[in-house]
Amino acid sequence: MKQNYKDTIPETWRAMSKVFVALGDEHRQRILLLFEPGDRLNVGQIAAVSTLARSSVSHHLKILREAGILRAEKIGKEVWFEINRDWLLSVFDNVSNYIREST
Amino acid sequence: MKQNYKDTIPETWRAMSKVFVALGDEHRQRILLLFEPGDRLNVGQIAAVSTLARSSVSHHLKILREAGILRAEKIGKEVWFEINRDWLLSVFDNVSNYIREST
DNA sequence: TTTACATATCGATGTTCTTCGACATATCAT
DNA sequence: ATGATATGTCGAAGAACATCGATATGTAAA
Repeated sequence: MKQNYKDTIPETWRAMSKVFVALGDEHRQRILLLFEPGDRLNVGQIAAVSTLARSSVSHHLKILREAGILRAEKIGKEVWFEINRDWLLSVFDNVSNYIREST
Repeated sequence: MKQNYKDTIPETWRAMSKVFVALGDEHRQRILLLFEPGDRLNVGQIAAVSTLARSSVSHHLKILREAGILRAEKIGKEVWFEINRDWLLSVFDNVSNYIREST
């Protein structure tokens, strides 16, 4: 076994932490699954189909954004979200490779 | 946008939920990163290098096991854990494919 | 500049998760 | 049987998270 329990967690995994936490919540999964290829959705659209209050949706969107899963752009009064698709895929690639090579 | 917020979450994602939750915790990441290729570790070995109490380690191992990330086999007094490596890789593959094709 | 609208933040409350030590169970050796 | 060892489970205490309505901020239209 490795003896690195107290060591720094590999950078690959540190970036993953927030992604894993974000994707572990069912509401946040549902939000992510709303997106079709190329979609940009604003908070109102997402809140409209959600079962949660607007402020709760906002909270979950913040977590998804801070995890890097969504990118947000404010245009006028609205904030448009889109999936950070390629980055998200590369993150899963990295973790797959780490598991393949080091475990 | 899709209109499926209240629908059933795809099976791919339901299986992932527990994996994401399990890997979102730093202690559980550290446990996973202890394993070298082919390693089988018992609870005592893991608890010995951990900063947590034995019962807390047991708790985290249960979560990792129930997520499918670790497999456990009891031999005599000891319980040996190993990474469910191929299954874990296939899970990441599935999610990558889903993101590639449907978002 | 007033009003209306979209979104974010705040503060309170309830819920879930983490952690621990104590105890229970299971297995082996004496 | 008794004692020693490995692990799991329980219950309590505290920490972290989710949720909501109310309020604040920022933007555009009237």
